[in-house]
Amino acid sequence: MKPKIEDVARLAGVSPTTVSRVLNDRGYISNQTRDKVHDAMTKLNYFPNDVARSLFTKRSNLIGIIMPTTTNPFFGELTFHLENICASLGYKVLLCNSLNQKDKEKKYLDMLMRNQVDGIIVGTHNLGILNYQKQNLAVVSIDRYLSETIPVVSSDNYEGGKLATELLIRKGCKQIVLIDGVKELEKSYKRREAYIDTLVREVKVPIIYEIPEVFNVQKQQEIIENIFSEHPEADGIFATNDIFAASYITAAKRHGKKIPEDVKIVGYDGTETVRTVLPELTTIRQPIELIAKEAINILLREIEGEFTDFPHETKLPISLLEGSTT
Amino acid sequence: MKPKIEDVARLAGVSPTTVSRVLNDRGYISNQTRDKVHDAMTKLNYFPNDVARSLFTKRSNLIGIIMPTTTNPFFGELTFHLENICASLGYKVLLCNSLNQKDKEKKYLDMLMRNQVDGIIVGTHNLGILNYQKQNLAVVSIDRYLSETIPVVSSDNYEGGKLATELLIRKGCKQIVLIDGVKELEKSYKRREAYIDTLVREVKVPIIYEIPEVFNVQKQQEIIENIFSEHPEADGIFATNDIFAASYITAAKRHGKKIPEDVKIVGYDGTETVRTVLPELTTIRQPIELIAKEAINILLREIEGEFTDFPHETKLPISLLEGSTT
DNA sequence: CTGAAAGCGCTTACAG
DNA sequence: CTGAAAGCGCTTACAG
Repeated sequence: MKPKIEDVARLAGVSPTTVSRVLNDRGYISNQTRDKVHDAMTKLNYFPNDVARSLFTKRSNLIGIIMPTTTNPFFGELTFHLENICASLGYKVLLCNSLNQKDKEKKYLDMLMRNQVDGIIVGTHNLGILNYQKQNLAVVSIDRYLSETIPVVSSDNYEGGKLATELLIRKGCKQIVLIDGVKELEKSYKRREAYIDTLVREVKVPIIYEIPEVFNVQKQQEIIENIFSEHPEADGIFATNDIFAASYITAAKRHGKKIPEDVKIVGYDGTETVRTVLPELTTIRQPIELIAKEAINILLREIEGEFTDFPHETKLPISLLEGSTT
Repeated sequence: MKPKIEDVARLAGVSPTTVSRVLNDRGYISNQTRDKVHDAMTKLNYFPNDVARSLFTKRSNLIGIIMPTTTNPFFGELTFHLENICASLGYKVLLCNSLNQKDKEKKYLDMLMRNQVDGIIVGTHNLGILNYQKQNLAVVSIDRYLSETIPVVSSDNYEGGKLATELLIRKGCKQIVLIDGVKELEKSYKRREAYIDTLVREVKVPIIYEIPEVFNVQKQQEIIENIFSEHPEADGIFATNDIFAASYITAAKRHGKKIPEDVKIVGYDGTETVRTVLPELTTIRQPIELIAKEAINILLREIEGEFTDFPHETKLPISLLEGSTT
């Protein structure tokens, strides 16, 4: 059996109270007692039971992270940073990959609540979460508008979309196509909005392809394929994530299009993986680590009960990485 | 305040015992009572506190997953599958990104023990874990030999290394270089062993470059750069992961080498991300989802106390994906 | 500086 | 079919 505080107390010849105090470095304890207790703990190979502790303190130090899937390099990298920062602050991470499926999100949310998480960071367009707002649960959203009261942290999507579109125009593209996710997701919307605004200002016509099931590779390829038959004249592509951009590049090569001579391409995200695997891709780089830091920063302030002065939107600066696809 | 069982009991006019029985569907309860309890639960928006439950049952239904980093597409994808399977079986995942750093691994391990995880899946060369074996904690390792008693699940690394090397030989490469991690990691070793065996059989000389800090991109690039000055004659590259392969490709292009004419390249892993972003890369594909399934399968058997008949090594079949880099 | 007692929110024998 | 009591392993007022 695992040793418990009582076992340590007995071996050290003190009360459980005293052991607990040593453990938490709380109140006055004589050095002699402290040493006795420490000795007993090492002898028994004791480590405290955080479940019991949480039950009493009502603080789990657990953060729930709900992402579509860590398979996607953006979310994989974001999850890494979130977890890493949490760990450095003494928080533990319960990971949830919802694949953006509503039923899964609901189940995960229930699970997180039952496990008494102190807060949740959401990277999905999870609306079920609104039902839990009344429990005044601390929540921060990455890149998605969920409600008036849930803070959103994101890259400056409008600026990113503007930069990407302007670059393509500057490079002489006449017909610029947007490859985007579906419109309901707020993040896509701002990038798209900037694309449309910028094109319209130049008296150009927006052409938008929507990829509904972001994590269905085949579907994605089918839709991209349509661009070549429906808009063979397209000479500029702004993809709202690098995976879309890469898929387009593959298809373009198959169609004998030269990059960047025949068609120029800009992606979005600029993850470490894509920068290593496809360094030639011009892309808008998100400050992923910074996004993670800000999100946790705000979440912790919510947890500490400062439901006051944090901003509803936090837009972090993006940067343009120019490769050879433009 | 969050409602508790007692609140539900009071509202339903029954005892806490009865509510607990309804909750767990345990023992006999009249339908009428069950309905009353359910009504009260919805009225109060009650959900059970798993922390309290765990304390009593001594089952947390928590699985700890220790990976180097989900930033890496292989581990990001593996983590996704592991978590997904866990969720479908009612287990929750505590995520740890250790970056292969010993001090972090030790801290994570402590944390997992304190949180009473039912089992741990390790994707790092975490040796500190051996100290916990006495606690007879359920552990499964992915790809790394940790001890005689810890089951290892991996792709068939030797076969993969053999396939890769043989392909390069068959394609006419005279001087084949291996880009590998450091030798201590068992996984690398088998792939390397196969590379060496296969070359020696053909009376060729192995040339091995070791990349010590796998997650330090710059260091990685420096070492790869050396290949061009030290072995300009190299016309075949077997990289033990796709990221190394991609880094080499980038460098080769910079050096004006044509692929596959001047140099042929085979990677390892074949993650979804790399297959999408760099589909031209020839690689050995690991059955990542299968690895996840097997690992959890074995872990659950350990947890259920069947410390009997599971194999120490489980090697899952790899497959060769031929792109245009060979 | 140290200890006895109560309680965190559950579940499970044990009675009835 | 239902309830009172004890206990999971901890922590924290409250005494002393």
